[in-house]
Amino acid sequence: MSRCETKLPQNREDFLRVAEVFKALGHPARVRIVSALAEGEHCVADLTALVQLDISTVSNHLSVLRGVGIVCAERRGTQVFYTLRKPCLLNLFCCLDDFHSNAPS
Amino acid sequence: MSRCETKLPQNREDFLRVAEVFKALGHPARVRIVSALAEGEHCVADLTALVQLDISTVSNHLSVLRGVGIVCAERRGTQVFYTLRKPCLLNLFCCLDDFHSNAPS
DNA sequence: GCTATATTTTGCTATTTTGCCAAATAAGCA
DNA sequence: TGCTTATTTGGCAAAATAGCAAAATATAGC
Repeated sequence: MSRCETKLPQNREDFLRVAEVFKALGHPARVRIVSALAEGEHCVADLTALVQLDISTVSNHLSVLRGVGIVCAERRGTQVFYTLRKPCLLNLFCCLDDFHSNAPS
Repeated sequence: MSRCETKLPQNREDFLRVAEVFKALGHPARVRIVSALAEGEHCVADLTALVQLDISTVSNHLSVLRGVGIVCAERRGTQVFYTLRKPCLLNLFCCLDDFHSNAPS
């Protein structure tokens, strides 16, 4: 029901581009970071507290997310604040929620 | 617009479960396979022709997709036919299409 | 300039992933 | 049973990833 009719990836570049985003989201710490950013911007220290990894590790995860355009960074003073570049990305989580539910399709 | 309101991943298990599916989709060959299966079942040999990798490599990619419940396999004679276990998974590609478009959100 | 705070980069090791080949398994047919 | 086709599994090397600690960078304030 209400399946969207948009084009599937068609060519090599599509497959690559799509896979890159999925890959960037394919780590629990990065999923957690994106979920936190759904509520609004957070600085690196805050995100580090959330994911409980070394701050340098978190910084690397953030650079992965930045690399594929999922988040963007804005420095204010000594802190860097991260936000979702396109909140529509969160719709992915809805699809997965459906996928993981017990409903038929 | 028309953002779904479903829950985001909340706890450690959610983050893991969600990341596993994204990770499984985080490879261009696997994206290509899933896209092909959108049109209906395919046997391993057909998928191998599509992705142009060694058949054993394709078999491994398929086992990754099977492992997270994205596809299921059915043997008929000497062939094994793969299908999408839940076609609603394809909605993910629509979200990414939006994400990659130039529209605002 | 010096110091303190926040973040990123670099260097390193351990682990995982990818891809191929060869061997093993499964099913159908002579 | 033996032979063929289709797929999976195991082993290996190369490449990519994850994590930490230490060093480097950026900014603010003195």
